[in-house]
Amino acid sequence: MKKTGIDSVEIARLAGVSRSTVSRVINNYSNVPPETREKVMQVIRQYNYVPNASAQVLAGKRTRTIGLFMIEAGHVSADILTNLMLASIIENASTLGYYVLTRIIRNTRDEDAVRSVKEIFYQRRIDGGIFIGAANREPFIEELVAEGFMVGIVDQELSGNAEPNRIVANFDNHGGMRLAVEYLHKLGHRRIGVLNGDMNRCSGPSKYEGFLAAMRHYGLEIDPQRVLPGGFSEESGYQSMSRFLDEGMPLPSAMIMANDSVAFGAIRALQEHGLQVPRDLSVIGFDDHPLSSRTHPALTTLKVDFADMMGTLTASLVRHIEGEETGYAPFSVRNDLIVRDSCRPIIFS
Amino acid sequence: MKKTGIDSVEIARLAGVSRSTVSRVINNYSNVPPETREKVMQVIRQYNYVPNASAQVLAGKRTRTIGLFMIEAGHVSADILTNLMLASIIENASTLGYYVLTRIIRNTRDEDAVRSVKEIFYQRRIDGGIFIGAANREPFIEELVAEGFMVGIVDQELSGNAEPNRIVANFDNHGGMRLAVEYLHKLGHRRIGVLNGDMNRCSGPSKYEGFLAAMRHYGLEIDPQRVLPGGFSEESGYQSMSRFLDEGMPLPSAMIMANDSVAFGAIRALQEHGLQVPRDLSVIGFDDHPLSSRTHPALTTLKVDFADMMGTLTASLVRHIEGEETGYAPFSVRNDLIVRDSCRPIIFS
DNA sequence: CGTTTTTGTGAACGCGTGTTTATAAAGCTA
DNA sequence: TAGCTTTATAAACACGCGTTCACAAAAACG
Repeated sequence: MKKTGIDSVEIARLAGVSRSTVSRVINNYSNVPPETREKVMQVIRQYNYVPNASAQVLAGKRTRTIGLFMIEAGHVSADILTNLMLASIIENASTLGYYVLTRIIRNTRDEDAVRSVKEIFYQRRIDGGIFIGAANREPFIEELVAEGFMVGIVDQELSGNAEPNRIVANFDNHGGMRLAVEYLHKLGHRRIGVLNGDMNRCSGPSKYEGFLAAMRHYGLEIDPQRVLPGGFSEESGYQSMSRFLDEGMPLPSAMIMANDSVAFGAIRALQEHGLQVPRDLSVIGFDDHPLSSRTHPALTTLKVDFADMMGTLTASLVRHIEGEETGYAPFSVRNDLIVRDSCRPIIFS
Repeated sequence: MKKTGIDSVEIARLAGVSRSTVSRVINNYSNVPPETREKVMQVIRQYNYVPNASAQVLAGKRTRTIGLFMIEAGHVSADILTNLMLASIIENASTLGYYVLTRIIRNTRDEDAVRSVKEIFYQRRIDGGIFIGAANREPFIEELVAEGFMVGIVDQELSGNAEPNRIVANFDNHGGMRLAVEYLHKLGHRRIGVLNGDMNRCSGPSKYEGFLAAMRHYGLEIDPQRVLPGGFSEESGYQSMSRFLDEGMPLPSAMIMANDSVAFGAIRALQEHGLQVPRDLSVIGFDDHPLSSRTHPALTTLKVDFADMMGTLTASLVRHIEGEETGYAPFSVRNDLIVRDSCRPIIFS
């Protein structure tokens, strides 16, 4: 690796001014006359001079870098949705003049991995961080928040009052469930079940509660036998549905899945048991996974605009870092019902 | 954002030694007696001290950060393979104690975007960078290499002699094409076509040449009518195949696609024309896209181990950065034929 | 023209850490 | 014990840049 390039003292010498003046030119100070500025800019352009980032940061500037931490037990890498979010964060940050340091944490019980993430903050490599896939109140994240680091988190339980340094972006799971149940109800479904997500992640309980509330709202009976445990992965959907079918439980007429991946898994299990969607079971997913429009049957789902969500979160984080925003009210993103082919109407006879 | 935390002078004071000694302890110098070392470590642990990265870098250390630049005209974000590579790079770098700064470049003709990428190097935010999806001899990358920055590039044409600071990882397209043609030939196919990739990317011409060589090797006729232009996206595969079919060209018995995405698109076009794979056309793809095992028909393809490839590239880049490796011989990764359901044997009558 | 205000700029300090150099203390040799 | 080598540590400098401060020159004012 080549040695460090030209520096500001050299630029100053070449332009016949002091280093202070060079700095003033670069940082757009007002008290430098146009001709001097131009003279300096000339030299800067000529020598392709770019200030050393480390030196700038050390001298009191921000790093203009945010950390992006993708937490998962396994297949974040293969998860298209996570990558959609990643791309959105990177591009939005870039637009705002920020850099993104990305890290994958396979397992939050891996102490080395967690320490390594904390060190990124303590080393001041970043001005703030975004966490995706974190469990509710992940201790090490709470520690970082308490230490005063600026953090954005997706999908976190709220404590009622806003907490400093903690920006949370949530899904409107209640609204989504309401739409799902409303739609199924309108189609004539009465025996509606749910395949829950990971109860350690905020959206798990949140979706379940939303489901209960929506069912009550439409005066529908909530049969515990139609409430399946699960996770947020395709595999968990497959497992859970397989077990359910193996036990010979009576099938509801419709079922709402924790998300689309879960729905894919569940549908695969159904097919392996000779059951068809939506003939034998109507299915609604969550997220609008890119594949949902291309599966057979195409999946009816509650779409989330992940790119928009991450754009908003990134922008908010940056504003907080730059001191332009001071509030910490959480925000949540709408679910939109996308009707495809995985639900059928019930004909009363 | 909170102010900077405790620093080494404070640690020195608390441990009753000089700052130099603290530094020696941290950097594992040998000339510090065990008791002094322990005393200092005690204080460091107690106050959770972590050295400031910017200061370390400024004082001559490496940034321990590599840049990851994903170049694409459009949908990198949705491209599962790119994300597979990304994950592999991040995790391998992390294992080696390196951080990854990620950036997406939608369009290399966007001068601002390109300048912004170059600045990341000139600002010394990174010790080196990896480029994915770059065209052959992308000028701004060549400039960076010429400037002495350490760069890893995927899929680049070789100049014969190794070039300093330029580590290239290639696909064994010739070997892959050989396997594909061999397999089709064994199945009895004689009229074999190819749907080419983007000719600006190294793999485009490379695959085409590999195809020609393999066909010649098996003594098969190369009919220009069976050579379709294309790109590396599903959309381009769809377009190219649609146009081909619309023109009423006679179908070969088998066709090799630039990659699996292209194959998906081409198959979709075939289906829309009432044609079935492999009944009416046998198809082989490249890459072994995660979806290839799940489509109908499941796609026969030439698998590339992207995770391994990126792991090797990342490790090599890091070794070069740390001066442990000095050679610049390119390496390429094998293709493995994965037989699935998209090719059928030809029965001679 | 003397005085005050404004404008322009360089010197100096600080950011936090690595490393070299000098020095003091301790250990060793004869 | 005198003289020399080794060991331990602190002081000092360097890294590259932002920013404050002081000061000089120029402009405005009376």
